[in-house]
Amino acid sequence: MLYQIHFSDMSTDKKEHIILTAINLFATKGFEGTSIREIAAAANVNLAMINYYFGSKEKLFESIIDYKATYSRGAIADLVNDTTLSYQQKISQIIDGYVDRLFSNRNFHRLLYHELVTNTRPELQLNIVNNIIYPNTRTISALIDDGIKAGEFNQVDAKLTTVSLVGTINQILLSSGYCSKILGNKDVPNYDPYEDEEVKNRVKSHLQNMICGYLVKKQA
Amino acid sequence: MLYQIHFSDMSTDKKEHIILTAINLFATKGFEGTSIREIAAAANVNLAMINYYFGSKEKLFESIIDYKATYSRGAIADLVNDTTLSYQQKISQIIDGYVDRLFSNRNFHRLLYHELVTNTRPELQLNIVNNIIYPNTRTISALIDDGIKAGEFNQVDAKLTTVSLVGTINQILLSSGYCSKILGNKDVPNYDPYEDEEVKNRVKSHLQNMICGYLVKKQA
Amino acid sequence: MLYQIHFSDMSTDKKEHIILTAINLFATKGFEGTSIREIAAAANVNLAMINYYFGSKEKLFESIIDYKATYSRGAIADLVNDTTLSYQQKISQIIDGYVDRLFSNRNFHRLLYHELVTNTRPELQLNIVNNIIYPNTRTISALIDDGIKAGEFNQVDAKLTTVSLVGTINQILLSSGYCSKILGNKDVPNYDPYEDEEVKNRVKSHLQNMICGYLVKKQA
Amino acid sequence: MLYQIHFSDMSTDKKEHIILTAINLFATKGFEGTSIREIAAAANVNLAMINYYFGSKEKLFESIIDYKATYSRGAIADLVNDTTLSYQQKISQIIDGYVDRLFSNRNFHRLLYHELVTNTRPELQLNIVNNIIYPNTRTISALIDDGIKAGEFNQVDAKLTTVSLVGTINQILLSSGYCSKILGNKDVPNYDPYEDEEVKNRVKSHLQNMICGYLVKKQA
DNA sequence: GATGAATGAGCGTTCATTCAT
DNA sequence: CATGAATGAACGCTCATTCAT
Repeated sequence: MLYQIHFSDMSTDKKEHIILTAINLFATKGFEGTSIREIAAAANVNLAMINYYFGSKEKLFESIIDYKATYSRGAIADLVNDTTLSYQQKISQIIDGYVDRLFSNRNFHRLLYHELVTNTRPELQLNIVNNIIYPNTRTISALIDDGIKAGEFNQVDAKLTTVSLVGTINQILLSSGYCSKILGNKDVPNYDPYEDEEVKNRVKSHLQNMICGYLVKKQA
Repeated sequence: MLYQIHFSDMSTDKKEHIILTAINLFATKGFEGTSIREIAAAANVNLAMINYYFGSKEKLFESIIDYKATYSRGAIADLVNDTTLSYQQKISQIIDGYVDRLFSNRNFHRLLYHELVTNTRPELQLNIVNNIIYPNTRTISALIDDGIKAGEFNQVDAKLTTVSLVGTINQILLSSGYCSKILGNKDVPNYDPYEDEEVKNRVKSHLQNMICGYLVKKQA
Repeated sequence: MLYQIHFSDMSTDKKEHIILTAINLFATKGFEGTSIREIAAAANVNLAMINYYFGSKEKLFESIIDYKATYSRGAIADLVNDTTLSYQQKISQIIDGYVDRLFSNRNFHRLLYHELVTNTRPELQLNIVNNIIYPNTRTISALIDDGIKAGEFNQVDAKLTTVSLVGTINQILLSSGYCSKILGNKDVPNYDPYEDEEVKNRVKSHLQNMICGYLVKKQA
Repeated sequence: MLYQIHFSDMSTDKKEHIILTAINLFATKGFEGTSIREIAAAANVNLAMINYYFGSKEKLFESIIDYKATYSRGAIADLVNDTTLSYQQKISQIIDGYVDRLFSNRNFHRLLYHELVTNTRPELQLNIVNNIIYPNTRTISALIDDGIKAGEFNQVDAKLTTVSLVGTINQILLSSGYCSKILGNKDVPNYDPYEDEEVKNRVKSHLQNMICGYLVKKQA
């Protein structure tokens, strides 16, 4: 019995280890550009184990989606239901939290968008949109709509405002080369702009100013 | 003589035909996910012709970049130099033009971002960023900076405002499934949101409101 | 347990089987003229197995070299150190042994010379010369030099005398058509001169006479 | 009429130019290892011209054989019929002439032996053996036989003695790496042993000593 | 559960050759 | 005569996957 548990734990750890390795490789080199041989080598497991565990390369990808989907839910929802905050405060906190989350999960995030851009596997796309991307968008845009109804926000296009919020962050996360080129490369060897707090703060404050400025009614 | 011209045209047409076919396939399935056999079949040319014309799959990709790069230059620049327009008017026209251009070149655009997200071939990334993406970003953000200096615009982060503009459009162009889900799928068979003028106008007016509202000083 | 051993043997056998098959094909059609598909078909193994076992066609070739190199060492060296023999006796035995060895390894030998004549892959050439061809040549010519110093042999060009020894055998082994034409084709269907003991003995006795006659001092 | 001659001359020159270019490439990289694209590029002619002129790659090869075969006949024959020379003098001159000729035609010679070693195209092999290689061998060995009959030479195996003569030179011409390794590389950048007169003379005098010593009767 | 061996399909590329002009 | 364009076959190699143990 102990054996089984021990084994199962090892197996879970191994699966997780493979998933985490695969996320980085997929995010970096794309789904088609990454071979399961590479994943096996990087994760230091036998090549056949990946198919053994996940069934196929395709299903490994889906496992990644599932793994992260369950992991990243509910963060925004809690905040929305907090009644002690004004709508502006809520949006403000959402922006900060969102930037933080997307920056630290940027590899997984890239992988998601990689899959979205790619038109193959439409069921998987649907899954991603419905279960991961759309829920957050809907929650935020619903909050904006509520703020509008409550008279605190201007009559804006809530959906597209949310799209602008997410789109700005995604645009920044696209490629470190692009990001550095735009925001200014620092004289640091192997500079990674996504690990630079200044960059993150600059994005946060830009979004705060632009989005909140757009939403919140100006007093006469 | 006429024959020769006709022949030469055929050859150019064929190259262009291959390029246009490849853009769609690359945009849909990614660079690694598209085989030159697929491209050859889709373009109805012999497999070996692709290497004959372009040298390699890699160089075909670069040819696409070059083909579109020369094609899409200068559109914004002309507008910027027009002295009869206010900064607000310029930005406003840029937004409309940008949405139109990115919507109609969405496949090529997707291909670019596909390549940016994917980290392989860093020299090509650099080429894309430097020659295609950055120039537009720089022109727009320079215009914003000029508007700030002229006192017509607020003191905003010009770079990131430009990023928000581009990022919003890209976010919409990511996937038709996502776009439909967000903006509302119409009851049309094989509905393509990117061919829907309403969608385009909605994006335009959102960006007009948000970006211009953010930039232009409010009168007391 | 027996199973495992059996399995392991099969795998070694398979590698060896591929190598032996490849030697004949390479020797007959040359390295470039032989495709790994042909080798796979002739050896009755899956095409991909060759790369699985050897890594590449190039490395298969090197494996052949290594396989035979280890196999064919030390034959001459032992003889040289035998103190009970006169130099003439040593040379005499070397000639007989050399003819035997080259005749029975003629395919591998042809392959070596095929590679030497062809100038591609210079590192491999160096490897062949340094590790296979040169050692034998050096051993023999050193023996001749010793015979000279000992006063038993005439003052000849030891290196070139060795070259004549090897060159004569190689010239005979060049092509069975040439060999038959020179030494007389027998009225035997599918006659292979290299399997004809008479031919071998004729070569041996010619070399004995010529080389030994050249080396050994005539008594007054 | 003049046009035709002019053209025909140009065409002959071009054919010859292609042949000479091809000899070097084939000799260096082998028949299979050389593409007609390379030959076309090196000879600075259109790719299609080679098939146009020679019909196929195979036939180009045969054209080379024919071209050189007609070119290199009769050199030895004249000498044999000279009645003012002793047999020893004739053999001695043949050795010198043979070394000179093979050294300066080493590329073509290599190509011949490349083809002999390779077992494909048996009719071509027959052609080479019958028309190029055998005639010389026969002439020389017939001379030796005559010398034996005349009582000037020892009763040797005339055929194999001729083989030793040719085989020694071929062994030296095999590869410049091998040759340098055996005969001592000089401290000259891009040293080509085959252009070194010392090497040639050393080979000549070795063969003179060994072959003539073997053939010519010792006086009591 | 874990793994080396094996498979068949497909990859990007290059080949010798032929065609249309 | 000469040539760019085109072709179909084959190249070496790697892929995701399966199998036997």
